[in-house]
Amino acid sequence: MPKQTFFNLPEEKRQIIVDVAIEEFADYGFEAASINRIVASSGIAKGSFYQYFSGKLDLFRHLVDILAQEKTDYFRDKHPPGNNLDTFQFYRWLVKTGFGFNATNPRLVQAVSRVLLNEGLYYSQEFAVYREQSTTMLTAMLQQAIERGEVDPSIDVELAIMIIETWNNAITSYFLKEGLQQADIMAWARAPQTQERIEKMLYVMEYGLRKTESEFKTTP
Amino acid sequence: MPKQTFFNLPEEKRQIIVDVAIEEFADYGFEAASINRIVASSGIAKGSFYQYFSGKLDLFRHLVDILAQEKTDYFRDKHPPGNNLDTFQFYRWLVKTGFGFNATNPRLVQAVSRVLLNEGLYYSQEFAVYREQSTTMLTAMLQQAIERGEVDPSIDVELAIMIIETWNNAITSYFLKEGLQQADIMAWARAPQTQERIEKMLYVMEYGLRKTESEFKTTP
Amino acid sequence: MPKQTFFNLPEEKRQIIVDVAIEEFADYGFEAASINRIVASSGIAKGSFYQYFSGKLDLFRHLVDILAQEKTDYFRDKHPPGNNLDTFQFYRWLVKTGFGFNATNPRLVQAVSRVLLNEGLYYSQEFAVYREQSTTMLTAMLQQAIERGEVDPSIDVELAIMIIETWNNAITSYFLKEGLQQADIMAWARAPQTQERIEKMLYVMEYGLRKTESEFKTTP
Amino acid sequence: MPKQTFFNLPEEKRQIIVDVAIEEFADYGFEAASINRIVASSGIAKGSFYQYFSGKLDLFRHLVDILAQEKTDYFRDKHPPGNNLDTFQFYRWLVKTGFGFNATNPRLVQAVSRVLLNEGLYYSQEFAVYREQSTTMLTAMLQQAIERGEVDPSIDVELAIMIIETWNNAITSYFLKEGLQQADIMAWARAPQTQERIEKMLYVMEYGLRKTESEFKTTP
DNA sequence: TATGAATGAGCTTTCATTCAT
DNA sequence: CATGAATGAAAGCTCATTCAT
Repeated sequence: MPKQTFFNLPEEKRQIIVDVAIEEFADYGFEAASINRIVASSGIAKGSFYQYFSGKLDLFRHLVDILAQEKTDYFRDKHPPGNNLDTFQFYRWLVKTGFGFNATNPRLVQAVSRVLLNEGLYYSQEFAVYREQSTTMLTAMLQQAIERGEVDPSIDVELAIMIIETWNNAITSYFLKEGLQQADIMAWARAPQTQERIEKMLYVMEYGLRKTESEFKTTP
Repeated sequence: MPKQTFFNLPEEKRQIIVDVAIEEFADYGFEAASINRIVASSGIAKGSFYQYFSGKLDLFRHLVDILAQEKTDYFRDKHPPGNNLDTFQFYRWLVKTGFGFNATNPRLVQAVSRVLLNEGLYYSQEFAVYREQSTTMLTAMLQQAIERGEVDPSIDVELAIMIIETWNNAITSYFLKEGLQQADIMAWARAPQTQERIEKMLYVMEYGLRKTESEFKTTP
Repeated sequence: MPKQTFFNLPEEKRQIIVDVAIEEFADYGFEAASINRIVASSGIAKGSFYQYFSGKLDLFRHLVDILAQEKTDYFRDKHPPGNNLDTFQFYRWLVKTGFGFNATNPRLVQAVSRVLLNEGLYYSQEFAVYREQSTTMLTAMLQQAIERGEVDPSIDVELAIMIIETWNNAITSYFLKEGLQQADIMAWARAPQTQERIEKMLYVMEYGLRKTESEFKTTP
Repeated sequence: MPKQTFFNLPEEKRQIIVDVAIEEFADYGFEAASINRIVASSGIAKGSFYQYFSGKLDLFRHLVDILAQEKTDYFRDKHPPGNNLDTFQFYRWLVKTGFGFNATNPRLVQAVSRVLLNEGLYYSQEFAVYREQSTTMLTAMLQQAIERGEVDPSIDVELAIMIIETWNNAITSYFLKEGLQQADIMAWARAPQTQERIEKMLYVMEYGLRKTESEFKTTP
């Protein structure tokens, strides 16, 4: 976590540092990101950086926190279209809304995803807490689906969650890879064809998971 | 490609260098891998390294070539269980055999996967050739499945391949994450529970793809 | 241009670095000059060097700038002996005064001359600006001489300038070769015999150029 | 001097090594020339090189010897146009013939000149012998001119020789700088305009030296 | 609290030369 | 005599971090 000195900074200055850091991590990943470049681009003193953050990891953690916060804020205003959604409808809404969020701040998403998913930090002890959040939510969702009778109760929950996570990451990766070549990421994200592709990917997952017959049960 | 000098080396020495390199790339990825550490661990002079390889990328490419070669050798002895397999049965056999291969040299798989999949080199021009191989094979497989009537002809082929590739990578990732923590990785890979999980993941994909109704067709 | 950090250094430290660099370039030329040796002799850290300069070329450019500045300062106090000098008299004064300047900082002159004249950088894009200065001045001087009737108007101006530049460089080279072997270089430079030799060299050039008959005109 | 092993080599192999070395020194000068590149381009073993030559300097010396030999051979067939040439006519013939020689093997001339003239080795102890040759010849020529009454006997011989050498080097440099940009060096060297420029330069020197009045005499 | 100079280990790569075979 | 692998010093340059002011 950044030191108190960082939060005492004027909003504007703080924003510059964060923006520059986002660009750096998005462009270079964690290992290759350079504090030297960041302080140079931010226009802050080298020493100041170490008065704000304990190091590179601390700065990156801050970006993760920002992403989590922004995502929470974004979702606070959104509501599922109706009360009678089954779990898969709800999940579909969840992913598509998340996709919409990605389009609002693609560079931040890219920076964090690149490091967490691609450099393996996602599974490190360091960020286990973020993963747990996601796992907890998904587990709850799946439990509810089982209670509602939408999913066979004998399902291998742990595996199902892994599958869902895989899909989430795949969709995010898809978004980042394709989207970055677009001049207008936002327009691309909202385009009907993009939406359609996302839907198709979700359907494949849904029908796979719905098929909850003998093969997809826990070993007796 | 390594220089001739490298291939002139005694088998044993060559093996040491390759083994050390595998560990290095597996532990650090491409960017953070250090030639200094590699030569120190290999017990060769720094200058010697550059008589064997033109640089870090050259060394890594060699690992990729080794992996490709070993995979080819491994598959040469394996045969699908029967002649009448449908596409999904064949694909399931393919993935499971590949999974078996991964267990024979997990660190090599990890080294290459980490760099190609996670550092994005997989999509770079440099390794486009490897990706094309895979894509070509999958496309042919899918075309055949369509001709056989196993898959709806109106399917969005490009998307389907992306989904299959996602699954391949997901299964490889699963293997690396879980498998590497096992003391006896071969035993773990052959264990019924492990096999069952792989099968389940494949069934999810299969039933997802089989569902080739209106939602999963190309836009008219 | 050196970075601001360099100019923020205490005068004394800056002087040490410059002096060491002069010795290095004078002794080894540009290519063979070693940053390692420079930082070792200067007593600064390697990293510090790159906080002062962007690289070897940047450091060398700084020496060129210093030379230009010192030369300007030196000439500011000197004045041609009289108002009615003809062009050749003026040029003679110019060269002799320049010669006097060389004696004030012979190693700096040597360092810069060696690199610019001998390693061909003088004709590189990098230092084209310095050469243009000189060329412009000489051209103006020659035009004036033609207007005054001191030089045949049909002269091949471009060639004449090349000849004058050759003489300038030759005299500088002479100075460096002979002068640097003298214990008291200033005394040597001021000695009547030295002055006389310079004068003779200039006369040879002058009478050669004055002879502006048929052979030395532009081709009709 | 190269070792005997070198001269035992088949003519063809020897020629390849020499040709490659010429290109290397012409392109990079002495310091930056790379034995590594030379042996690679020559197709000889690294160790073999050190059985032929004691080192880089030895190889370069061999090029100088070849140049001297080829120049001698070239001049053996040429004869001054008439017996009654005065010294300046003879010198003009000398320079123009030398210029003609340069055009026959420009890369060799460039390689040697670059190192000797530009990297200062010309004035080093190492190559003093070559310089003495030239000096001896010029001194004899000048003595003869004095005896013939073409040059004032009170002339400062040492200075005159320096001037002549300066011109020689200047003309060679001119040849190398301009000529290298020409697609066809030989054609350029033989072009009337080139010849004319050379003549003009020589006239400037000649008329300068002829002017043997009071100013150009040794100090009394 | 802000600053930015200082640091030395580290990076990848090239070098001329040696020497065992 | 030929070979080419081995070598370690040296090259230019970047790094994250410290610390005195």
